[in-house]
Amino acid sequence: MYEVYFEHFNKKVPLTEAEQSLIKSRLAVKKIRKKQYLLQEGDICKTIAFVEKGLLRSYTVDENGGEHIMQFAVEGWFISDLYSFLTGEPATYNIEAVEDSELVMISKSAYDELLTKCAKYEKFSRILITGAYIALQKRINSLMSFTLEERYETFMKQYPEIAQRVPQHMIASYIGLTPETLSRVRKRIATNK
Amino acid sequence: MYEVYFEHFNKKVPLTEAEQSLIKSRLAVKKIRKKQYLLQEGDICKTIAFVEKGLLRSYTVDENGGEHIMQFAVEGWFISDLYSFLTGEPATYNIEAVEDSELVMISKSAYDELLTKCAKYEKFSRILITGAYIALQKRINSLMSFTLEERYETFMKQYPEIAQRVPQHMIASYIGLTPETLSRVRKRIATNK
DNA sequence: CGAATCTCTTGATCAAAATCAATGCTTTTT
DNA sequence: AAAAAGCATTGATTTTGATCAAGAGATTCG
Repeated sequence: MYEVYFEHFNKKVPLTEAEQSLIKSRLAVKKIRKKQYLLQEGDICKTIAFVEKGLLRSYTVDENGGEHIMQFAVEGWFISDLYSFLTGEPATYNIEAVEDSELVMISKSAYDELLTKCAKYEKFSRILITGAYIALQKRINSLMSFTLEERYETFMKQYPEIAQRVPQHMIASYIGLTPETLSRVRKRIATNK
Repeated sequence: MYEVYFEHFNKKVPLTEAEQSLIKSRLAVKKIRKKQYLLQEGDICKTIAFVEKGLLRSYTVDENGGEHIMQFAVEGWFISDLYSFLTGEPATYNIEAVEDSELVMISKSAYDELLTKCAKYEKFSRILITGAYIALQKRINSLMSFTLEERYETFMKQYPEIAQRVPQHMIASYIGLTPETLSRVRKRIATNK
């Protein structure tokens, strides 16, 4: 049930048995079915979810009803509305299961407790968030500097496994364009090869 | 010399005198004049810089020579090419002083040492990077979902002090549009009020 | 001080991407 | 198995923002 989680954890920060049980005792497991919501805009985000199995997305909805995907999370990734989680303010993101998924959940109180009680938990958290930060910088650069073709190809190269598991219009949303435009971009790429 | 740095540090994570001297002994001060580079694309990023005084920007240059600003850093912020810093790969960003600046610098070896020797340094690092991560998510959302007007107004509201210290074309670059377009956006905003 | 460089604005034109609309295919659901 | 919903593509049109070009202040630098 916690295999993927601790496998990742130990890869970044090796744990003793005792540390592992302490952490495990503060976690909870949750199963969620496709199209169900883990979080909806306006609610307070009470947990950080780590994906054991499955695939989720977080997204915002703009004033015209358009969806904009902020993040995909597959096995080994975490997903949350961190701002809401840390501040207790209402969430700006929706989080929805794209596939039936199994999650390892941590509440705010458990999170705070583990951060103070367990130095390795803090280290793991820092490492994860640092990697996520670097990935977001790359994404901003892609949004600002790349052509549509480059944005699409960078995504496909960087996340081939996600590309195979989500519909194309979600890829379009993630890289910031409409489904129609992505379809034409793909056609352009296909013909110029 | 380290006033701003430790003021921020203590605000997030209170330090004892001993901890403070340990950390201070691993830091270095650097002054840099306007228009000078702290880092150039292709070089290895050897340090994380914390801004004591002044203002810097990091940016990429695209294939047409266009500049895209990834980050501004003013007093109390850090700036670096974290990917290059952590991996030793060549930097993708340029970092340039927009004003004469005073920096508190930490090298990779000192960073690694402090992370292992000083739990509070790790905590401070985690808190800083978490805040930076949340800010980047907001920026991506702004790039994907907002109109140009909203992007500009969000920037002005969020960073009024930066807005007063950098030329407009840098704001344009940061929010992902051309100087000409920003000029017209400002005009639209002015006339509709 | 005077020349050069920056900075911002405005106008005209062009190119790119969004939007609107329709169709054929799959996949789900009942 | 039929109906419904979801998905990708294509075409026509419109809108948006980039580009090209010029000029008028500021500011900086020698």
